[in-house]
Amino acid sequence: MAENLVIVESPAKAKTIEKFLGKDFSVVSSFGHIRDLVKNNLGVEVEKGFAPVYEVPEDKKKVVADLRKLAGQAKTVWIASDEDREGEAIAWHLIAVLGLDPETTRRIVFHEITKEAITRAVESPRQVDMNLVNAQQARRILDRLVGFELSPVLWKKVQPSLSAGRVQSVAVRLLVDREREIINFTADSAFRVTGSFSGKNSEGTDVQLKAECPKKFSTEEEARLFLEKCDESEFTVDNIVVKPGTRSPAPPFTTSTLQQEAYRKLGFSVAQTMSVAQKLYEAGKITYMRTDSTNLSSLALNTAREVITTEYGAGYSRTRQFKTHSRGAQEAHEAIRPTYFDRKEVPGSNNEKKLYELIWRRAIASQMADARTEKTTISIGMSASPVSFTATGEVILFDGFLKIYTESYDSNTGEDEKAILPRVDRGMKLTPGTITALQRFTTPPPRYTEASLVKKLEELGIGRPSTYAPIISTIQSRGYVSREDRPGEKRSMIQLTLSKGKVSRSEKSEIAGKEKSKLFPKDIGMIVNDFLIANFPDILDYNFTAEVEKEFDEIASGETKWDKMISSFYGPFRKTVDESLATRARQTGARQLGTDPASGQPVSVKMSRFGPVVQLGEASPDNKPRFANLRRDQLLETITLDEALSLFDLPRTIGTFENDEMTVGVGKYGPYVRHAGKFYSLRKGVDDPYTITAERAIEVIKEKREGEKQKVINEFGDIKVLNGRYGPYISHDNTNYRIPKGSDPGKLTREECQAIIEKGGRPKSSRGRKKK
DNA sequence: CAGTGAGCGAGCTTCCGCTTGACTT
Repeated sequence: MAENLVIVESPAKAKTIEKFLGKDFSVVSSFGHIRDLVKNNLGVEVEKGFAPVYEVPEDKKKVVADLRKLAGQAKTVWIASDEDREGEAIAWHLIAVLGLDPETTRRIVFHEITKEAITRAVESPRQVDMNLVNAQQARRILDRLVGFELSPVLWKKVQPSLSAGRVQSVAVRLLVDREREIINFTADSAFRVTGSFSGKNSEGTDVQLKAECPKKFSTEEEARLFLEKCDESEFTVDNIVVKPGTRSPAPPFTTSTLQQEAYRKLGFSVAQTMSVAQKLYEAGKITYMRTDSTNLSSLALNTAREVITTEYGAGYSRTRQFKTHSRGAQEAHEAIRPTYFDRKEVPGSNNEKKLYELIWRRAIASQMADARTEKTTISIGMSASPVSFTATGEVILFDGFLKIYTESYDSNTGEDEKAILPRVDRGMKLTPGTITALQRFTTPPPRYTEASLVKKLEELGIGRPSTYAPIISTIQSRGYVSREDRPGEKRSMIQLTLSKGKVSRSEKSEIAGKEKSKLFPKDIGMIVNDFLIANFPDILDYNFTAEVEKEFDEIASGETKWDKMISSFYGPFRKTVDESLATRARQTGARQLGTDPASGQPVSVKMSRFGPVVQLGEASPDNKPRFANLRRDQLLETITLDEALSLFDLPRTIGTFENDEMTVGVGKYGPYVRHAGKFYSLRKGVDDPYTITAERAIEVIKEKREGEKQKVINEFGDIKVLNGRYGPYISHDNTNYRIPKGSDPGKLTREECQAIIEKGGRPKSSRGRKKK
């Protein structure tokens, strides 16, 4: 039995550290927090000075029992949880729950996982810092009070099972505010003039170049006048400016930047990035993936330098330490980097390989030299107008870090390809080729993606690396927002072309408003958001977290007592809660749209128990109103009378097939064709229930029948061997059974299936068991 | 699997941050 027991937060970390410490030390993990506020009620005794009521959650009981046993056998217990608020609290909870002696239990911290850092930490143990622990308790209690007092208000005033909290409610607000900016946006247009020019330079070479006019023309008339001026004009190279520039690499990844780049470069969702990164971490290939620090250990800096020098030469190496500047950063870990820089690739799944390579490139690039560029701007003057054209080009003189990494950006306004410009001389005459003026529309601010929302939250200091992915998932599972695509709409643009002394007019078209995998606020999210802002503006303020963080810092430094801080928050807060409960009406987002011209009945929209609906007619003892669901892409706030009325056009009958009627409608699972009592889903983005023809509907039915045939591998009466999403399985009596490894599903006999059902094939799931 | 849309009332829902699996039809 080892004399020393070291407790860390993560099992993967425990494994690494054990190697450094030798056999007198046994290193185990607490798997994060081991104790929390009770689950089923407030868990804070408000009357007793906000005393927290803690318990060990069910799924941590075994961890605690194991730790208690090990601690009892050890001579000295060392607690090496992270050096931040949460880590300090974990240490304190461990001492309390394991019944350790606070005097003799040694609290240690290390900033990097190296033998030196760990040895140094062991040489300078301290005791638990109660101020820091109290800052964590204040954070925990405040979040519980806000969440568990606000949510019930929503259950009464909006809908059951909704939730509100310091973090999630502000995340939803960001999306709702942005959506309203988009709703209120009106596109403006202006004409952008570009032209191609040719000439002969002093070396006698023919050169061609494209240039753009920095001045935009707001009307077609102005653009036309300008093109006419161009026609009368002579063009001369007025000026050539060559400017040297540098570009520097981005810092190595934090959780937030990793999520952003993995989304942009690899198309990973935030959750997917974290789960792939977790695998790499557990396999020892990368450092910890939940971090807000851009710091690299001195060991990392040294090995990166070696790798860069051998691979690319000393000129490409430049050792840098990046300062973390995100708000509220706690920096308990290093930046995310490869454990061993000399491994450019790792074995594993495709996604693991891709994410690893991205991490490797980013970390290595961060230790590489700046790129040196040369930017050239040529201005072309006109004899008939004071306006000029400019051509810009950029050449990379030394690639530096660009050799292996270029950061991506969210905006799709992306700068134009910067080409290399041909050699021209000042005063050189240019002959215009074609000059065009194209109408360009301004675009509304972009909707958030999962990754850009994380970026924004981090900027505001809201949420932590361990919670970004869960936040995104919570606001979606509550129905506040949803990740969707939009096909966009065709829009035409006017183009004027000056060619051979004549201006001609044509129309071009572009797709505007196309969206792919963006976060859209839903009606319920907007209703909840508006209600919360009206009643709890302080908590919904974008700066609320930053302000309470300041107070938590004061608690951590001993300037403020935690219960005083909580008490001064809770008093006014609780009063507002009670007032809203007493005075506020139920929120349904109801809007009157007008009257139906056909029936003269009033048309309105509102949030019903089952989602947003349009209602035709008032409810009265002798009139039952008609209802129709809004479509996914419609909002209570913006739907028009015509759009609402057309929702009553479904379901509609479109013809007959095999002597049965076909009707189309939109159901719980989207648009469908119903035929002979069976439902066939319409293809997303292909078929529209309002316009689909009988011919196409018959195709849909036949396609589905074909698919069903492939689904059935074998059938023995009530026992079926089927192909499912997770591979072949056996279905019997509404229950599914796993097929043991090594058997060929196509060759299973009835007897073999029977045997699997009876013994080995433990039921994997049954349809009736779906949770409510 | 492709409905429902009123109202009653019991009993339930809910927060944020720290960590991994279990399990998927």
